[in-house]
Amino acid sequence: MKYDPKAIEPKWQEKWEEAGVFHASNDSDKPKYYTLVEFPYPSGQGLHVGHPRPYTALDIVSRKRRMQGYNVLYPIGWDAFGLPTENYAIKNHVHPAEVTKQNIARFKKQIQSLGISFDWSREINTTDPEYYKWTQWIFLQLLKHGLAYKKEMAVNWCTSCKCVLANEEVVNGVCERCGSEVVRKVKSQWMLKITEYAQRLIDDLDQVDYPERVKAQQINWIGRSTGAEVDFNTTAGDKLTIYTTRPDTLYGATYMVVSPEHPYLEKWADKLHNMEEIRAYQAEAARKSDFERTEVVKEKTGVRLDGVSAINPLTGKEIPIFISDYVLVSYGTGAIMAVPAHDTRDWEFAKKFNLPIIEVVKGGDVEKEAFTDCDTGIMVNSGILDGLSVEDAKKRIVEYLTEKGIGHEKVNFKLRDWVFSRQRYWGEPIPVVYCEKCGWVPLPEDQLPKKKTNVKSYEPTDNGESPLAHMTDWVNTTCPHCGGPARRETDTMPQWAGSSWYFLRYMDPHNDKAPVSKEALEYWNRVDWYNGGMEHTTLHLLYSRFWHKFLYDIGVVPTAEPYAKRTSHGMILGDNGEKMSKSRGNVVNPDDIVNEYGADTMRLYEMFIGDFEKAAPWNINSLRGCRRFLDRYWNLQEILTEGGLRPEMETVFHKTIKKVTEDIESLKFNTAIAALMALLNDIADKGSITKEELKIFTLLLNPFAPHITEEVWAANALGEGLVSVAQWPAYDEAKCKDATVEIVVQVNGKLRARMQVAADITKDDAIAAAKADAKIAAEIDGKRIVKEIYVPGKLVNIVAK
RNA sequence: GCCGGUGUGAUGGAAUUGGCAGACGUAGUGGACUCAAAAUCCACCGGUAGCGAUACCGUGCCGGUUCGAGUCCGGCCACCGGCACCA
Repeated sequence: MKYDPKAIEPKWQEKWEEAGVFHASNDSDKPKYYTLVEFPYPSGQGLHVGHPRPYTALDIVSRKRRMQGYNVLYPIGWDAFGLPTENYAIKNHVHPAEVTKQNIARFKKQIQSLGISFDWSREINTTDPEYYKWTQWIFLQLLKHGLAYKKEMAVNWCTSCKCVLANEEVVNGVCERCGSEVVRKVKSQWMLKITEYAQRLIDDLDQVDYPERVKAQQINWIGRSTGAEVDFNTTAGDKLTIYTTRPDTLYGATYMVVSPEHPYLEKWADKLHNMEEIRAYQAEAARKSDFERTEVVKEKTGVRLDGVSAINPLTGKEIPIFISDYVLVSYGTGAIMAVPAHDTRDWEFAKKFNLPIIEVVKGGDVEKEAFTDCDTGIMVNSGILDGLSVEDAKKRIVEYLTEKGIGHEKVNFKLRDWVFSRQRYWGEPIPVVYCEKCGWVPLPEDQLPKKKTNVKSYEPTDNGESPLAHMTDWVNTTCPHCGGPARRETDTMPQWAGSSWYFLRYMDPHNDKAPVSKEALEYWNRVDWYNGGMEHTTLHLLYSRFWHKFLYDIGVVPTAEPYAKRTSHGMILGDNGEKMSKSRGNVVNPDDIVNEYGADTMRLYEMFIGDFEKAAPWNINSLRGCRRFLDRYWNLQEILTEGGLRPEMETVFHKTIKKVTEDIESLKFNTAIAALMALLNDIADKGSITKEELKIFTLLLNPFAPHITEEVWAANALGEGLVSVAQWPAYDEAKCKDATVEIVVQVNGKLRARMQVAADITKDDAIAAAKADAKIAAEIDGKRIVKEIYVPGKLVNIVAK
């Protein structure tokens, strides 16, 4: 009989589901293990060949762990709120919920055809009111604890989505999702105080096992810096506070710069003689997008304030104040002291505006360029700091400023609070109402979920209001607090809301009393292994860590960190090495591969394609090679004989069990498969395989190719029940070693001979054997032996002169 | 500019962390089977020289440490990812 995946794969998928073998139990004596992959956004395009890579990888881990006796939770669901669905709904005049339903049905069928061992009884959907009720509940807790607030501010506005974006969603000045221009718009927005957790989001990375690149990216994004805040007196009679990381260079501050949005400009308006010019500059800056404003190559611009200047607190000298858009209102105090001698930007500005450049750290040529290297220099022209190293000067000056009450040490972060409002329909409604009398009032928890009304048009509006704003029946309500008239918040939450806690819901997906029960949390604790894309490092991964820490603080969850271990898969590229896309015409549809070669081949290939964490180009020939391997495995049934593990096969089997067992845990699926291929080659050379050997092979191959192995297991009565729940084979360390080994003999580090020796040969015997070799003897003849090295089981090296 | 990563045959990639460079797969070449092809099976498959055993060279480049370096150290180069007028 020929191997025909189409005939066997659906059959086993049904059997697994019928028997519920992949359903996790919340009440088990077995050790628990929680594996998680990022749940997909069910787009209209259907599954992409990129999706199965992480799904299969953690499926292999999950299947192996189950066979090793763990109670494994490996769930899946749908992150289904989002703009593409809404846009599709608008275009085709269907309700987004209907589109979502269809997309999920398709995704589910496709994923199930791959034989991933998800626990489908725990499937969740972020757009289900029974789910988002709890997303809204968490928002209310944030509100209650002062971590959600409404603020009028300049925000990122995507001109195409007609919607506000979080800082994390703006990439290179354009919308992360659609690539359209992002402009600044002043709007009243709900914000979440992620900044309150900035330090802990850095510190607690020590507690988790994440790839170095993920940690580095998050730390970078949070952007902690240590410096000082210093007060400068002004001629207007007030104090202008600045933030600097180089307080040591204070003597070199020859002017100051405030951002165009700095509030003092209004305060000083009647003292400033060139207010018209200043206002024109402000207007110009406001008009610019973030992208334009932050272009590095751009020449510095600015306007000097005519009428107000500042006093350098150390030199007592009067120095001018400028406004310039190279100073950002959102960082530090929105004002800086400029030290042109030791800051590149200040230097450029000073050169352009002809301002004095005073060297305070020796070591460079400040007339040619700013000297910014702070490791090596010695302080000069700096009064009390003269002669100190930069490091010492920093300490000394902070002490001095603190003593005098004109400054103090200060830590700053680049991280901004999370802009949480979206002017769209297809998202969780923000559960608050606005009452003229009481202000913003949260909905009582028993009124959740606040479902959305069906609107006639989901079209977003140019004036920046949510489509819901037109639904007066829905919007007009009464205040839960005073009973007076009130309006509902019409903005919805961003897509990242539902995914910020979904991993908790899997532990207890049908609970209608709480997001997740205490008992379930106590049992599952946290995710043991979470795999997801690098693109979520400063989005979903950071947001969900923030929410989790908040839930920890209010006693909802038992751990400060949601994920014990994080790994990241590489992208699957087109066969031309470029990213797969419709426009490039290099898209591979997983359905076609499953149809033509089978799910097991698809799975095996995606794991064999290369280093799991790196991008890899699709190659159809390599996929055929994986199919060939499965065919050859299938054909082992033709040379099957009765019997146990033959003595001459013992070592290679034990070695392979060890290799596969270890490689799965360290994400080295490609070499685990290579080991199985090598073992198959060995068996083929022998010309026969015993039942026990086929059993071990089948167990090892099962996590990678679950369908074919079930079929072979059943057809040859290799064991009881399903192989998917059989016991993982054990290896004996002692049996992983060959009795004789080949060692190489080097003379002066160059390979000169090979020899077969007993594995436990002594150093002296090995060296004697090496010298007995005719070739070696000739090599060292007449030379003085300087040194003899023996590396057990590997080599002998004779150093001779 | 800052942070992180990568560089190995024609090709995807291995190399137990300092010990046989190129496992396994693909492509290619030769052969078997076949009327023929596909499929399958067998052999070869880094470069140079040689009929050959063999010798020399070879892991981006230059240098160092070491009996021994793809692996460690110093200095470069190239590419990829992230951040970026963050004071």
